Amino acid sequence: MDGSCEICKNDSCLIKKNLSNSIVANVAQHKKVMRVQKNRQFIIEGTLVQGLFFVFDGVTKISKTNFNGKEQILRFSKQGETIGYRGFGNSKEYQIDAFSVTDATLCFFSSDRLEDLFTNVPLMTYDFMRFYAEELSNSETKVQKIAQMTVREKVIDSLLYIYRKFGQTNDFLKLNLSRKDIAGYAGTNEEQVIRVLSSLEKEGVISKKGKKIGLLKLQDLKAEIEEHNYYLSS
DNA sequence: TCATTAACTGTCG
DNA sequence: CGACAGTTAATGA
Repeated sequence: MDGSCEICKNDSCLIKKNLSNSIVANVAQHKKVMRVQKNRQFIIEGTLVQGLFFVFDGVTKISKTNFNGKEQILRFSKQGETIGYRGFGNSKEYQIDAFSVTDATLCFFSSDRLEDLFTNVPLMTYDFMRFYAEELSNSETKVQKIAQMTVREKVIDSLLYIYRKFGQTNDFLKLNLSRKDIAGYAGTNEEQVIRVLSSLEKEGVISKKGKKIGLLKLQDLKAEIEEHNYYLSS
């Protein structure tokens, strides 16, 4: 409940990982912990960067609105992950919108305190650098996927992404997204997602129950986009 | 239970 | 394939 770094179990959190360093521990004392209800926006693109958010628990989505007013979801973030990092440093404004997808607890670190860490704690700074590099690579891959895959492939790719990141229990994906959010991530619209999901269900490779989706034949789903993955990674 | 939202279907450009 | 209209199912006040 209190959300302090000491009791936090997210070992992948870049702050938590470096908590043994006294400078980090001191800054962690001054973080702000906030609870947000589901579907609340907590970062608005274009507003002044005041710091970074870390997800303590819950799921959030990071998106950009393009010129048509259409929402492109860049990624979903879960516990331990950092949000708002691209606005950190050279650019003064956030480059993305961020919303909670479920009820969530967020840890907020102000920019000036983080600056202090980056200049004084090389190990943590190195962790951040690796994180940035990874994210850059992911976003480049995503741009290619959206440009080159068919709608059906993009929906399958999105389902596999949710599966990889959030897992599945009792034959249903742990994270339940609206069709609209799946569309936003896949880079298509809600109706197309519904159509692809219906076909996949008919083919017996997935199951549906309300908004819950279960992946039944993982190999078949993977096989269908494998060709494209191969191309993208070459 | 009723009203609102989300899921789904058909059609057209 | 995306946009729009219309219908049905689910949700929640």
